[in-house]
Amino acid sequence: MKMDAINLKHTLESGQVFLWYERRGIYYIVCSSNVVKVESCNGEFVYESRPEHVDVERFFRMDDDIHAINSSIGCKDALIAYASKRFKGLRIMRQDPFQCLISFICATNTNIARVRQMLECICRRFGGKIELDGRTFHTFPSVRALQDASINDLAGCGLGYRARFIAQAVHSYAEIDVDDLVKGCYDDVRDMLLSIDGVGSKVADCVMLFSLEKLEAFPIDVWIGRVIARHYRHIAGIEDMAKFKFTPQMYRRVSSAMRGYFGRYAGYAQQYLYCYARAYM
DNA sequence: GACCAGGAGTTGA
DNA sequence: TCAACTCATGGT
Repeated sequence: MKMDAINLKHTLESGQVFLWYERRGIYYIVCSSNVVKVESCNGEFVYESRPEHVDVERFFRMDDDIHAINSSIGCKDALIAYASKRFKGLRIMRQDPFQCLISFICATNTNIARVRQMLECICRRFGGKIELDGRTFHTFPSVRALQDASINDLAGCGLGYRARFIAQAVHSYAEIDVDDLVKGCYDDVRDMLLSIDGVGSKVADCVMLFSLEKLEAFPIDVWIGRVIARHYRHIAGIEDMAKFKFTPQMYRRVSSAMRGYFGRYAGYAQQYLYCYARAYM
């Protein structure tokens, strides 16, 4: 399959997914209980997965009309026009909701390198094991496997105070019908996610964008906060951004304003801007 | 040793 | 409703 429309480096290094490994241009990605192997070979998108079949094209959201998305958001202003060209080929991925939820609870108040360490440890202790290309991969544990883990077990993975949140979130997730999360509208799903302990506005937006089909979700972390403070104050409707800290209400207002500005694909805009901020700010 | 990192919960006014 | 505080941890 042609893959001129997808850039693996931009996609995987954009902080949306944490459990991936690159070796000589080949990417191995932990996708729930499987490992997906992907590479760009002479402009072709080559992939396989173990131990089960993974719909890799679905995983990379190749069903998205990326040209329509880019023209929809790219016309809004010069910055997003630049960022969407600079990071051309960046795709939002369709992750497993459980793995995504746990990942972004781990991602609170820490950096990507450490999130990766935490998740790798969780996989080593509670996940499965897969051999591929002479290398061992530990896959992401099932809901059941993490339900059996104690807070102390989890804390042993360097989660810190997050161990308690993860333990509670695992049990909350087990009670939820994921179909409701996929099919529900943004506001309803947001409220459902916010009822999970350890999930605030930002984590809810990430989970919705990266695993629950809500491409309008616009997560605001410190990097996106900087972009807004510098380039989108007029959109966000905030005069004094000297102290850029969000109360829940403020987050809601600003995120909503950004969704209104960029439209139904605001999540893609957010991801381009995140990469821009990481590279240049 | 302070500061930062894809934040969220609790508390007191 | 909101600011201030606290929560673990590792890198810089």
